[in-house]
Amino acid sequence: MRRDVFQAIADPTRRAIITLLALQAMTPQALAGHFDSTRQAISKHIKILTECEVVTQKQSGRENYYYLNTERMKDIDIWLERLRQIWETRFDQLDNLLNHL
Amino acid sequence: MRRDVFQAIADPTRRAIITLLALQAMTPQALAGHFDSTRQAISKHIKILTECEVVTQKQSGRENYYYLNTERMKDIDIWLERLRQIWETRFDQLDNLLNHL
DNA sequence: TATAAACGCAACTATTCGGTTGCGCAAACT
DNA sequence: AGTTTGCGCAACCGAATAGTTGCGTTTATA
Repeated sequence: MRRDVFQAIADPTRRAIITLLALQAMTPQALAGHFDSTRQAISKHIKILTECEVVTQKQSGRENYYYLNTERMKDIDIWLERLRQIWETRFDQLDNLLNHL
Repeated sequence: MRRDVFQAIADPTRRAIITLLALQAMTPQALAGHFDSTRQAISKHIKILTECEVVTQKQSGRENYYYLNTERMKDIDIWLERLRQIWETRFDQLDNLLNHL
């Protein structure tokens, strides 16, 4: 099963979880309180986010706190930036072509 | 069926298509040449990309050229920026808290 | 005019996804 | 000690995904 940041942010619920965790670390239960679905459903999303290394975990007694790893979010930035460069270079190439004519 | 940019970039093949189209507009056939899968499979991805408005279409005779709509890519930037602000504000709030002590 | 090329669309298939319910276990109250 | 709480894990289910093959249609070419 391939897991990456892009898959992590594909689901709207997962994006909401990421946003909540950006605000503060939370337990699955606390997170589930913000959604209509069950705790187990949220835990499944958390599992995916953990596999993508978007989220890290820290146990405290019987409670399990999840933290957002903002570092992983940079992967998206990197991809976007690379795409932007290709896109811009394309126009440069067109400029060069036009200058030659 | 919900369609947005985030779903568009979730699939690695689709990201590759986006990258290729960033370089230059192409036909489904030309795109398929860069992959192992069939033209129909690529066309399916293109259909999804079109529904997400990531790609626009222009027919020329019997050939169908697809163009990247970079505007849609900004939606990702916007989401990332909003997340980054929440993340940074969080530390500001922590600073405020510490200053109060 | 016959043939080949480029394409979209439909049907089918296996796998993954997002969700549910129902456990069992360990930590924390009472 | 007994009960409640928080959690992960497994089984199950319907829907969506990503891919295939097989058409029909339109446009170009011989």
